[in-house]
Amino acid sequence: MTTPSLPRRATILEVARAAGASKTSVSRYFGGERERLSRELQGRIAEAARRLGYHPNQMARGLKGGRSRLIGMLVADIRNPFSVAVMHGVEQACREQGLSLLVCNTDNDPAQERDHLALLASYRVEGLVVNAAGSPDRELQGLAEQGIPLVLLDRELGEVEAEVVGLDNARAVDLALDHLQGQGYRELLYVSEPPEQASPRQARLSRFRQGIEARDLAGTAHCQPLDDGESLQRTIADFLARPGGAPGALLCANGNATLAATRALQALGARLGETGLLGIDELDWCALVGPGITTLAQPTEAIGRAAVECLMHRREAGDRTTPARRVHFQASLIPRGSTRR
Amino acid sequence: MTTPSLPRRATILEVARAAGASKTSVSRYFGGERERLSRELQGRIAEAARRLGYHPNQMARGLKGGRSRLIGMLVADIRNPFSVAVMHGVEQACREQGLSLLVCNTDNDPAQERDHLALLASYRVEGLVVNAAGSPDRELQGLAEQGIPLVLLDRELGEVEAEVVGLDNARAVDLALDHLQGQGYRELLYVSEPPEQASPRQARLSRFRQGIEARDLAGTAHCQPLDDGESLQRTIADFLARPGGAPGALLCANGNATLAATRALQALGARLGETGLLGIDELDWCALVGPGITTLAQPTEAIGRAAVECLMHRREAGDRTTPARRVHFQASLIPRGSTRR
DNA sequence: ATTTCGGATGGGAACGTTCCCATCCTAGTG
DNA sequence: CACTAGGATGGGAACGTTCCCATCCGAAAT
Repeated sequence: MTTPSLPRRATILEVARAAGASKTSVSRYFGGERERLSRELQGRIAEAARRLGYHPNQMARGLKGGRSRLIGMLVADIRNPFSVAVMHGVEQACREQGLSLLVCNTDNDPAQERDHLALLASYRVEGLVVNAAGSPDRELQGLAEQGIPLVLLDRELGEVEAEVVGLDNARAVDLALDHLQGQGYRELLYVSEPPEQASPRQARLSRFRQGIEARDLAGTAHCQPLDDGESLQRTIADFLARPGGAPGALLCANGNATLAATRALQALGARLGETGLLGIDELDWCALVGPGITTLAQPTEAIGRAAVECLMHRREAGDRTTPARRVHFQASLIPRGSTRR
Repeated sequence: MTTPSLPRRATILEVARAAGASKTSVSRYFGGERERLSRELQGRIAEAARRLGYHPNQMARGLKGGRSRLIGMLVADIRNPFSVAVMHGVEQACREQGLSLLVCNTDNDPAQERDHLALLASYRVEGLVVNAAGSPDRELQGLAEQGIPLVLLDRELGEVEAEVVGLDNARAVDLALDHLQGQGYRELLYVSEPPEQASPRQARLSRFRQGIEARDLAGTAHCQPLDDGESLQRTIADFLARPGGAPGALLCANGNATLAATRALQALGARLGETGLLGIDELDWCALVGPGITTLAQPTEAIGRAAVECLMHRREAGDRTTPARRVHFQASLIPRGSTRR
């Protein structure tokens, strides 16, 4: 029996001994200062480390140097494909920088947001990408003051010193309205989840209101939770049965809304195109339903990468000198049958 | 100016001093041993901690006690809704246990799998949920030997001492075949990505082959990368044009395959139902396409939770005494129009 | 009154790193 | 040849915890 009962992980000291070197040298070897070591010593250390199966303990590392090599990300809803897509961008950018990503999903629950924020802080993350539903302003404020670089996804936060990365919501809604108008739709129904707080939902909604005004279109907004299709379906039924009969279209504020609206339209037996449908956020299946659903695609990967970029930028550029930046991306329209009459 | 230039985070010692207590007591307070402290002392510590904005440093914690409170998860493809759903289950279970989740996406790249595995190990995760595309057997072996509890999602691994949680693939395929046969389809086309390695794809494919044999059905399998629909579309075109004209159906091995197959069918102008379509994995949009796509739903949340349960179980039950368990879940059929003739 | 016990508290040694300072050596310089 | 510069290496003190041992005290038992 050669297997020890509990093969503790090798430490830097053991490697040092095995290699006939000092722990300092081993530390240098693994800490990216190899070139300071003689070829020969490098060889001995590599050999010993390999033999002992040594991997540096990040916990200890993080403790001493304050470098956790960790980026935290707060995701409001991990099952939202948009969030995941952005997360994918964040993750890739992190990897390129040699960082790891600690992801916390909050299921849109403010209490969890608070908890997870505290948690991420306790791991001494070197940066934080926040996509929150609620308004953990106080907590974020605190973290920002502790010098943790912060990036807010898609969401401005009055007081907090943080970068903001997201879609240019106003232009996106304009794009949508122009397209719908161009296709001859005259009455619009805007479908959104409740736009509480400073979320992009608010920006989109208010631009919608401005937009129909400016374009001389008719429009109403349905802003209710989408949990049960009930309420939405009723609203849409009313919309379909409205008097006058000018061509009408639905504009959905995000992927969830598009999904719910599509379900409702189908349940009501409406024909896509005849009744227009345009969704913000491109999804796998939009091309497959009926004649295809027209969408406004966000550059999700780019948004994610930009977030990490901001983080790094801020960390290097001496924390608090530069004012917070705002990076806005443009959506692109993917026209399909659902807005062709 | 009251703001210090760099407000370092408070340490346990500072809290102790401020509260007129010892660091041991503060440690106890935050380490879940509050009841050992007198009411009065608890109050003082709480007050001091609040005032100083103290949060325990998990890095230091993890270092001393070996308790990182971290669970690692390796995800083969984070943009796959199935993986995300499982992840959501894992995440919830973790939270209930007071654990955090360190997620690594590998984009199906074996090299990244290796890297990320090493990374997770270096954070001294207390457990590992692995959903890998490749075969990082050696690495996993190593981790298992170091006593890190391991759960493999959906994937058996010969030598490694690890729990396995996943779908009962054989029964799932049986269920699918029974349904298709019952609906009168006689010739089947199985659509899958290449079933390399020990993935569930293999189990499903081989059961498919056994199954058509046993049921006296005709069937072929298309196992190619789905990147470009090209090849799949050709295969499907041939399938639709096959001589004899017995009713035929497609069986898709997973969500990606279902998506690709649906695209191809639509491009070819096939009518769903007339040509059957059944997909493993339930997706948001399956009810919306054409007459609805019949699917086999996996209990994703349950799978995720079970994974964490196994982890905890193993950690408590003195690591290596009990043999690895295998937990298999049953899929449930959701019949829709795509398998109604 | 003495002993014993147990609950509340505190001191200090780890944990595995990094990093500031040596120290040692070799080669270049005057 | 004495002196120095600088590259290679190593020793040891942090980093912020946890946890093993005290220590201290009042109450119960003798």
